[in-house]
Amino acid sequence: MTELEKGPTGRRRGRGARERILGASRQLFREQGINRTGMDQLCAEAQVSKRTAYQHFTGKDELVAEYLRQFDPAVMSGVFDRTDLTPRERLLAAFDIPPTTPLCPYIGAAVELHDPEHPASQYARDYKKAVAARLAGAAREAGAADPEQLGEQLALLLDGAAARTRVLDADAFPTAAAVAAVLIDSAIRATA
Amino acid sequence: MTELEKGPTGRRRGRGARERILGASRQLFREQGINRTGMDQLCAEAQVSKRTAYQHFTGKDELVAEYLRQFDPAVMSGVFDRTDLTPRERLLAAFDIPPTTPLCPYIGAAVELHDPEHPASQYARDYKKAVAARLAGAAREAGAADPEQLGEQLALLLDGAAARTRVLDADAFPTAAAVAAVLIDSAIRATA
DNA sequence: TGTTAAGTACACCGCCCTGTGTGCTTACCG
DNA sequence: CGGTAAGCACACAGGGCGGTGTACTTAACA
Repeated sequence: MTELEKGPTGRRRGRGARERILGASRQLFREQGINRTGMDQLCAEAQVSKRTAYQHFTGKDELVAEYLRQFDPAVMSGVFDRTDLTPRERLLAAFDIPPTTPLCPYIGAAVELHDPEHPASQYARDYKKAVAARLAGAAREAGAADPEQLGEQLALLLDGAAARTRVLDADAFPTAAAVAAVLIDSAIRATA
Repeated sequence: MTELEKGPTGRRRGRGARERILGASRQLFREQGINRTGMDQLCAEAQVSKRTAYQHFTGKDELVAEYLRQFDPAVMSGVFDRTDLTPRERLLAAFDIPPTTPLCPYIGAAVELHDPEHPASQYARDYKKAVAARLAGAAREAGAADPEQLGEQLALLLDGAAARTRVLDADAFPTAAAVAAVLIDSAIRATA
């Protein structure tokens, strides 16, 4: 057992524990939730010793916070930079997420942790505000009458779709997109 | 300690344990969440012995399910029966919930339990569908073009406001109500 | 070659959780 | 009065949890 598998760099498989831990977090926190995933199971899945995990993260709380920070869904990363779309299409593209995408871990973390002071809860707030701000920016480009308001409204639709999909186990994003279309057209029409 | 306080019926305070348990559930599950509320604490708060609790409910799971069944927010109970309002006002009244109201325990339970097969999760689904159906019914009375669609859309707005309020710790229901007004007017205008 | 950083293996601690077992007390009701 | 249903007090089992201590191994690097 001395000869372990080696990675592309020729280094021992053990190296890069932090990334494996975060990878296992993404998988297990999504599949089982945060509270129902123990550190033992998480470390086993990541093929990392528990000791190592607690040298990279001071505790589970910090790991959860970092897990949220790492998570960057398509909403924030690519959608708003697509110049091939009109501003209106860009706003609607935020609702066009593949069904396999894990459902809003920010809401999940805030509900599961149930502590507004928890670092992960604070980051969840920051993230939600950032999304609303981005939507407002795109709304401004699209020529909306009140971009801030429209951004907040669209953000609420995204959260509603996420929550409803989670509870009902049925994709609610098409419904949200339909509402978004009505809102956007209404807001743009108001300026014309 | 033999002379315990007596209730209005003259019966011993010990009687009616089930109601006290459910009352404590409503309080503690809301304040601390389900997973973070232990049966020990819950029984202490309800002034009920643990043994009694487990004679009324086979386990915490059943208690959680019953807690959800008991919870009947204003959305379902009174709003739709108010004949003093126009159908349109009735639809909007669903969004006019007092800020002190505990925030959608159904979403909370579904997220916290993280098990679609859990009795409470199943009831949460049923409840969400029932709300959408009621909204659709009111939408029909209001003369909406597609009542089912409008009902689903309004239900999504309610869930979005609940989720967003929980994460951001800021009342999102006014925003949802504003969107609802646009949707309703748009749906009614389509029929005229 | 020797040092050091990174990781491993594994036992272990204390805590809290759900759930039970046992024996006792009280109130109601025929 | 006596029986019975409801409840109480309390200890305890069994397990999972987050987190730590200790001693060892490996790979990179100077």
